Amino acid sequence: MKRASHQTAARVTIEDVARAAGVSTGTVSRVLNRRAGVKAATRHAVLEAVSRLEYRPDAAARELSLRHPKRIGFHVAPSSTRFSPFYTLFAQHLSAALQESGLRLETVPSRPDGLPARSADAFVLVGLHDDDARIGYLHAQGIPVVLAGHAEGERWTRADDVDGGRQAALHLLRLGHTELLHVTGDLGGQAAFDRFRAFRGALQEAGVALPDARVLDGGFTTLGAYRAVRRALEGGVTFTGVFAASDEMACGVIAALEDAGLRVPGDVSVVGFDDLPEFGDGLTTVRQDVAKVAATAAALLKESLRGEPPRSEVIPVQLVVRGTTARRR
Amino acid sequence: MKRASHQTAARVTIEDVARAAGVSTGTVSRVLNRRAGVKAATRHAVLEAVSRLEYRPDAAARELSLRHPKRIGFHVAPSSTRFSPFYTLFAQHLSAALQESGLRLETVPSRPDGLPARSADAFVLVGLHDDDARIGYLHAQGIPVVLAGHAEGERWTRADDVDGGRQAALHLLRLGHTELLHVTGDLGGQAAFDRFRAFRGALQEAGVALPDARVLDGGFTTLGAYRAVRRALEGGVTFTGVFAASDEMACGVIAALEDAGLRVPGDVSVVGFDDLPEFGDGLTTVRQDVAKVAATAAALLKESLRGEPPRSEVIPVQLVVRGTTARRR
DNA sequence: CTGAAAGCGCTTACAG
DNA sequence: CTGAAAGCGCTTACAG
Repeated sequence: MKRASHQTAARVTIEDVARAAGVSTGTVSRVLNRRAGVKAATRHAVLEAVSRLEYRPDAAARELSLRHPKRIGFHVAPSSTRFSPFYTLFAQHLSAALQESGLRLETVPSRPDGLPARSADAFVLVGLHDDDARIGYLHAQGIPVVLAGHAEGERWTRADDVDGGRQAALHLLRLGHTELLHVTGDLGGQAAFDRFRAFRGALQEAGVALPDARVLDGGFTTLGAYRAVRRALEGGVTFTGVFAASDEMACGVIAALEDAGLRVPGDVSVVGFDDLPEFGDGLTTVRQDVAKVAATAAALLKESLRGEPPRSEVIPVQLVVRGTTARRR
Repeated sequence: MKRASHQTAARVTIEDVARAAGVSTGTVSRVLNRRAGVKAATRHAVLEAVSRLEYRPDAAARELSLRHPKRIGFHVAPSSTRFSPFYTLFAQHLSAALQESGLRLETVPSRPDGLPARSADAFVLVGLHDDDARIGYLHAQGIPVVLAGHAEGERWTRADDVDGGRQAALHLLRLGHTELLHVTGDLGGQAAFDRFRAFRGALQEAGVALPDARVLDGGFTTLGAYRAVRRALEGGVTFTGVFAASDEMACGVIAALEDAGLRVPGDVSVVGFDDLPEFGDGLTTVRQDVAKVAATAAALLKESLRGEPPRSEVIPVQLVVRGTTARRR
């Protein structure tokens, strides 16, 4: 039975936990901060009390006693569109998750050479590409790094772009589409590339070709996708199904189709990626759990600050079928 | 002479200020929080010490002693595009400014009826339109409100959209353009409407007409602007100068012009609004000082929390002439 | 009008 | 391995 947690309800403090577990507050603190040298039995007692009382440390108190707040740098590759809805959303979730632990997220701009212009106690890197120079640069300074992407031996998390691309392909194939078009983001970036590769791979397995003329660069923008599709249409390219590597691009694709007199999903089926409600609410798309990716990144960040060994985690995606895909006529 | 302020430099505390001013820390706190009942002379001594030592209160300590952090709700009208770069940037600046004072900015979603879905200790409302229902709704609950926009008798701040629209017009007129096109955002919103009205007003004063056919709704999106202009061009509308109510739309305008074989600024001059570096870096535009608007909003928010009387402030804008405008040939 | 002191909720040497 | 206590930088009754 849960008490209604009013804004004004007396909050559970570390002292409550200590009392409940029959130990001192210092010990509770040690357990919570994973310091070595606590007997397993006491640790368990503490952890049990923590979860029973639903204790959540006060960020301000923590920050104050730590002397200075840890600052987490948020850096997006200059080749990526800094204001993409996905990054914005990701940063919002991440900031909220970090705030709970007394960590501050700071957006750091790029230097002319593309590296972060300021320092921080740890970094989250987004808009990752292979051989991303930022990783080595930060490592050289001994600054912990967490990637929204992936790289061997690093700390990273990402949505399952590979499975997402595959699911989009399978869905379209199941509906009988074989003349497929793919609108990509920046293929130099991991997200776009992984989606593309998995999409094409799944088609190949099914014996369906994806000629170069049907792979269009939409640059992860609505207008980019619109122009690319419109040009393709004018150039005589034909297709009955489209996979766009983001919902914004799916929007552009649909607009281009409509402007050309084609109907969605009557004439052409369209699948997006991300599942951002503000982009076409009837869109069939691959949902990625931004909040979960952000929460995982926050956890990795905290581990990195404690010097724990690197690990990585792939967050599952899910195909959400709505109104922009239909069986081929 | 300023000391290099290392991350590790001993920070100036309220105690240092108290000592320097020859008073107790309690008194310094009273002055800083504008509590009544401090002798003018002592107040001045404290303020002098504060600025001489460049004292900046520690947000965490403040939050801790205040018992619970104040939460500021950030709400954008559902009719506005939540992920517009401008809002994102504004929220970033605002969040940073508030954090310094131990205030937390929380993005709050909309209910189906468009009102904020959660409560907070105070609200910042963006995407304002006339007779905005959110204002009365929050007032009725006694929640302080600050507007990024304007309304009689309220606390508000905004960039000088009116002067911005005028400047865009004057610039184009000075270059000899008289066949002008305006691409608007959502005219139901104040920002778009004020810019439009001022632009048209300035033209009228100069005896230059702006027929309805040359006022296009771009919906504050790149693609919206692109399609609107392209359609106008196909419909035979002619013009040599364009004012787009945002840089994103200016981008779309330029793309549409180029796709139609027109050159910028050779054939057509284009002026944007905002001055976001990521949108066309050679763009002639009206710069608004987002950081300043955000800082002002933060100040108003703090005043509202202290129950001070409402006031409002217009932040000046500035025309930045770059490569997308030229003299009419 | 202002000072001395308690308290906010944590962390971490310091003992033991 | 763990407790008692000091300290982080503020605010605010409580006295005077």
